[in-house]
Amino acid sequence: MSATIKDVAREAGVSVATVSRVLNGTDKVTAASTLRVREAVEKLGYSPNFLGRNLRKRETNVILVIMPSSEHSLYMKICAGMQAFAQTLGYDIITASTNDSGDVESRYLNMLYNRTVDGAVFLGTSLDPETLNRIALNYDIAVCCEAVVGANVLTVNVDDEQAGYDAAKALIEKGFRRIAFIGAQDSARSSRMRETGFRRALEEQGIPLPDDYVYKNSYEIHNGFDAMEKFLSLPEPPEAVFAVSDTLAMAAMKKAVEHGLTVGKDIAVMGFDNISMCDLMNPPLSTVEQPCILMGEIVCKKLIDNMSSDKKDFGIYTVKHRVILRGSTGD
Amino acid sequence: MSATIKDVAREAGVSVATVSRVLNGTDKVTAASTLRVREAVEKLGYSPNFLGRNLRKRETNVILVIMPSSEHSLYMKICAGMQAFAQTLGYDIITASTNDSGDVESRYLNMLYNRTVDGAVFLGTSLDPETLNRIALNYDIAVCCEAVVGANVLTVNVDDEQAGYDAAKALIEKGFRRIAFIGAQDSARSSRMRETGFRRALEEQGIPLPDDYVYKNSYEIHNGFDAMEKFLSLPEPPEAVFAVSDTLAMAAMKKAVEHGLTVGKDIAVMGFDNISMCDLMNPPLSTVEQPCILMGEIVCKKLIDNMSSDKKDFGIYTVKHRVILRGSTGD
DNA sequence: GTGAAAGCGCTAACAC
DNA sequence: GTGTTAGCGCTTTCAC
Repeated sequence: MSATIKDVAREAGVSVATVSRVLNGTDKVTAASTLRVREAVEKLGYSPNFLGRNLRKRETNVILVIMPSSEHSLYMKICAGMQAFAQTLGYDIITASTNDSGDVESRYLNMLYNRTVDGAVFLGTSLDPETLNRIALNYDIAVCCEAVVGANVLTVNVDDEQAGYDAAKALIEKGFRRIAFIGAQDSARSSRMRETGFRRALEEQGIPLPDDYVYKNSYEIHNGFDAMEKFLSLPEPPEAVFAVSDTLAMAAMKKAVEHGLTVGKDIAVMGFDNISMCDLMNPPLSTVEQPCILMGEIVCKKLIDNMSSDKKDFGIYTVKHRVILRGSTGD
Repeated sequence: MSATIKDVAREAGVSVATVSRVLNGTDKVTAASTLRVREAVEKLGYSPNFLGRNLRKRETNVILVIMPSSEHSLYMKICAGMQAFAQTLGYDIITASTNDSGDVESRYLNMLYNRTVDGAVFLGTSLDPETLNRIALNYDIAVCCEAVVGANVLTVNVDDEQAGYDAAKALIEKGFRRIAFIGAQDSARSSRMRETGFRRALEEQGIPLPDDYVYKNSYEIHNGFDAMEKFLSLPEPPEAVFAVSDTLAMAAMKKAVEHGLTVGKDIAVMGFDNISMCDLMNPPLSTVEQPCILMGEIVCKKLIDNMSSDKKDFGIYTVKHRVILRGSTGD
């Protein structure tokens, strides 16, 4: 078994208190003792047991990111942003994927309850606002990307409604009038809000949105296929399609190509997120960028602030999205 | 502050031992006591502090996955596989990304040393075999995907050499003779082995591989662009290209299209991994599939076996790859 | 500047 | 079946 602080103390001929002081630099220790401790640590290959330390200090300096799916590169980028910031303050970021299962989410939530981690960030959650509020009372949590309506919890996201509006506006300005929408499940607030904004833009210009032009199901890829398949079977297929995620948009593109259409010419497609694959598509996919690195940094900073303060910030921080036009919309 | 086991004991009018027994089901407790404890737990909103429990039990039931990059969907699928298995045994999987930094890797490695986690799986590592061996002596670790030569550590991967061979063979059998190779850095053993296999297949058929047909740099996307750019500027450009990752292959495809070529007709492209985006490409990308879910399950099982055994299994487990032919090779 | 000792929250050995 | 208690490894007061 590995050495303990006691072993080091014995080896160095000092007390455990002194070893602790040397290791943490919390107090003045003579150069001689310091040296002896360092040598003992080296010799024994000692590494402090954090279970002991954390138990005593009642903190772990670890933040858990809970996400519905780990195969969404947007989430990963947010984590990267969090990590970049967390590192500067000595915090570690770990991640866990629930695979859209509430049960699994609860399992990981336990890590918060049982003090395995100091705080948690939800990149989308199946928890209802009341539960979230209750948790936020006793633990440090934050929500990123996917705001929860009615939850009074630290939140960082883009203005999804406005982003949906801007996406539609961009398509309208390119002269399209028959514009279709591919959304996720209505339970996903982000998707719903983007739809709301999308509809607002169309209404503003007096452009109708037939029910046939709206396909909503989930973020799973095949829905992009199904949506486009349905759109293209209409007597009057759309000239442009806006999807609430890049992967849905890519699937839609693919299906359009299978139908012999040239994307960017015969039909325009716009996605959401700006994942790195957008540039690799043929043509490259137009999209609405979420500044994920920045979002990660902000949510991490605010959460850590909260952890060390007794007056919690439950604010909602909105960061700027950006419409990016590429070949898939004829640019 | 949250309630402790003491609070529950007081509230229920029993000893802490009894509370512990009820919570862990380790011993017989009367129905009456059980009920009282459960009620007290409920009333106080008690959740056991795992720092205390883990310190005492000297285990955390958490496995850490350390990966160089979190933006590789292959890694995420392996994690999914691990999680699926781990869950059945009451283990949690958490992940950490080093962003290819040895320093960050060390930071996370500390979680192993300081007992924050029971074991670690490396999805690629910058550690040398000696270090790895030394760690394996005292801690439970495993390597997945990216074997480390000379490391005597539990390892799960595909036969990269054979996979490279099979990929080349498939291209040769389709009649191509001018076949180029896009690899990662030579320090990545998987890339190197795939190259070795690739070369073996060509040699076997007496097909030459000019130096110009080999481009090696890193897994970053732009190298796919650069590679294809270079290939297409040759007096005799290749008829087919094999890349050691799907993203590199996708970037290469993209560049070929920019040069006015039709992928699958004017030039064939084959990737590696079979990430879900392959199917969304136009044309869909041929590739060599790694059974990542299976790999995750195996590595997780073997690692947990090791954790509860004093005779460690440091074996190398090789799982079957599979060549998948799609439109990008004219299929 | 240093050591002794208390105690973080929990489990498990032991006694009853 | 239940309570008492030692102790997991650490930090931190309090004396000196």
